[in-house]
Amino acid sequence: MADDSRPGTRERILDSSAELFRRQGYNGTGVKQIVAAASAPFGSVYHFFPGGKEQLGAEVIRTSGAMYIELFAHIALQADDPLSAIADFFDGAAATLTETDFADACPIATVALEVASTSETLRLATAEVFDSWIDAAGAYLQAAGVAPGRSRALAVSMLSLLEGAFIFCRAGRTTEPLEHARRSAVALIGAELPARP
Amino acid sequence: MADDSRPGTRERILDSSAELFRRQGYNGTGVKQIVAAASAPFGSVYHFFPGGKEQLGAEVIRTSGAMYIELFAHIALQADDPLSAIADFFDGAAATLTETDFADACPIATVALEVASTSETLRLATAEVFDSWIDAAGAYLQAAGVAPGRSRALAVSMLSLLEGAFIFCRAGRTTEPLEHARRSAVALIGAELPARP
DNA sequence: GTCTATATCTCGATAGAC
DNA sequence: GTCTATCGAGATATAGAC
Repeated sequence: MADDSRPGTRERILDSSAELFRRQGYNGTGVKQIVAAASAPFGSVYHFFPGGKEQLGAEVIRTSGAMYIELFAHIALQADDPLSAIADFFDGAAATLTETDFADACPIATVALEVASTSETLRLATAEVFDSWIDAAGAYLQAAGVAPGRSRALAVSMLSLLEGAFIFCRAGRTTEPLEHARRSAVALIGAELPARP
Repeated sequence: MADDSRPGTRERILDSSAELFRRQGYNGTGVKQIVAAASAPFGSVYHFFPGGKEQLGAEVIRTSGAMYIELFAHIALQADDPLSAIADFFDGAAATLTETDFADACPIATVALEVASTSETLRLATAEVFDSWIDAAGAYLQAAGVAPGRSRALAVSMLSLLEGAFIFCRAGRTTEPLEHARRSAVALIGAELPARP
């Protein structure tokens, strides 16, 4: 009888790849390192991903992107109001950074910058994910009361603050930039929210 | 008689490396590619940089970082006021992005994310550069009238907006995020500047 | 100092036994 | 589907002729 509690080989490869790409980037991670981390045979990568490393990368980008939206949704559900939800998300990101010794920030930013000018397939995958984030954040802000014509611009600015702060945090091994970014994001969005009762 | 107008081998290696690291990252750029772009013999890299690729990387990070500060200083000198200087810098970054087919954004961000958890030597170089940027931007904002206790936080937020927008611009091949980030940066800083006559 | 040839290693990918 | 052996190409780095 099979051990259904243990993820299948394909899923383990996906999970290990996501973690390694997030921390070391795409070019800095070898297929051999991936299969070692996943405790999978080398050939399985090419069995499950006939397109090789690039196909694996594209799939990791998309699944990681979807998971990150769900993480925000999860935090937003528990918050009292939209501004607190945003602050909580920034705080959660800072906590993750500290817990992982500043390894885990954005799941796809490193890869996005690496492939932007070198792999059209992977660039498109990152573009789609970022678009989905901006759409989701924009819809969330609009539901919170931001004017429809301003929601997308604010979503982009909020996510830019997050992504930019991630770079400084990882380089300097400090969560201070994320705290400044959080405060600015809240100020920026708070200024375009209808006054609360 | 030597041709003094042509940069020396060492400088050509540094310049080519800076351009390639900026566009493809550190791991995505090979030493062979660098010497080919610099029209330099392979051995020269190890002659001028005995520490190999890592020493070359560290030097590129520091010189690129210093040049980027000078670029901002140059733009700031020509602007009428601080808020225009900031807007001009964002606009210039967008123009560079368009001119280079979305290849040239931040000179060190890709490398910074790649090496943050894999090379302490290079991570420290990126941290020093980012610190110098934050210090310079903070001093500039303070001179413009921002309260001393707020200048660093605003500098970090402004640079985060820039860096984050760069990621989205390169991934999506559009300068739209940079325009939203510019507007947000101006709003954020304008709100903490003393009213103008 | 310049340049080439090469050593050594690791990469992504494939073939084929089981 | 699992796993190993191996391929050819590319990587970084070094040795040594000029």
